[in-house]
Amino acid sequence: MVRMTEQRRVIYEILSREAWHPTVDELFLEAKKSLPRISQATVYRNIEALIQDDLATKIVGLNGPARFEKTKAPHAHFECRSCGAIKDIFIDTECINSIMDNKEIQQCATETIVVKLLGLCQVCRETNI
Amino acid sequence: MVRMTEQRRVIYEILSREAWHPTVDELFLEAKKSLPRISQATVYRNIEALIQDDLATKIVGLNGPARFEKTKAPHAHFECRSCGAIKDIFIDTECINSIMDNKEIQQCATETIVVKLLGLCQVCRETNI
DNA sequence: CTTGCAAATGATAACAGTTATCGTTAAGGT
DNA sequence: ACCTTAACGATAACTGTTATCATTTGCAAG
Repeated sequence: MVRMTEQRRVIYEILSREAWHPTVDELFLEAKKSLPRISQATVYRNIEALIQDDLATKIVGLNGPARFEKTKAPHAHFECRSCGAIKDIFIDTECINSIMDNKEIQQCATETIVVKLLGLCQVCRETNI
Repeated sequence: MVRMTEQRRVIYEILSREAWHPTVDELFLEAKKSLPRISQATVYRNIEALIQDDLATKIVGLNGPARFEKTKAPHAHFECRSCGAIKDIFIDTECINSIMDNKEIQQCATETIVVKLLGLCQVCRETNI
């Protein structure tokens, strides 16, 4: 049976911060502030459990470690191809619906749609020139 | 200066097969059939070079190794959340355009849009029940 | 030709991110 | 208070990828 432990509660609370798409390392460092003895393995385990319960979502980028976010209403992600930062983009539900209105997609038993925009974030545009 | 070597030519030829989204391992095993002495490092190097030349595209899944495809007209991918298999989905250009018609996206200097559908492929649906 | 040079290769070590293992801790029920 | 068992912390093992380096290859100038 699954317990809502202090560790999981803390990880979920960190994940719930706005505009925050932390990696496991970032979650770990944040969690240590309130739970100094927490292990990185615990972060991996609990983020996985939160995903199973559909409270968290995994975001994979082209490079680097996975990022995570609190599960929320469907939206898109802008991913910086240089630093990997993620920014939420709220796109019109109409757009999603029009994509899903496709015979091939419906035949495939699609459960989730992921829309990602790739480019250079403003920070990298300003520093990398 | 960059040479179009025999190894790169073979890797690109393998990548060009229809409905084929191989991993580095799969490319390596295929390439060995015509170049028995090829090294896995060469596959990594050449796939990277093909990506730089925009002849190949990297596809990252939720788990497992990256997959690759020959660069072609914009399309979507169906990804099986169980086996990681990729299937090309040809969606209406209208849908892409309607997503890109978004102030936030345009401000972000978006270069590429990736649309992914997640679900269980037919093989996994039939075997994993 | 053959010599010289730069780029690419093959082999393999190193690295990063993640998952598995295992002995210990602690929460919740009886 | 005790018992059971899920979860924990520490760390080893594993997987996918990148870096290193000595060797080979292909082109070009002599």
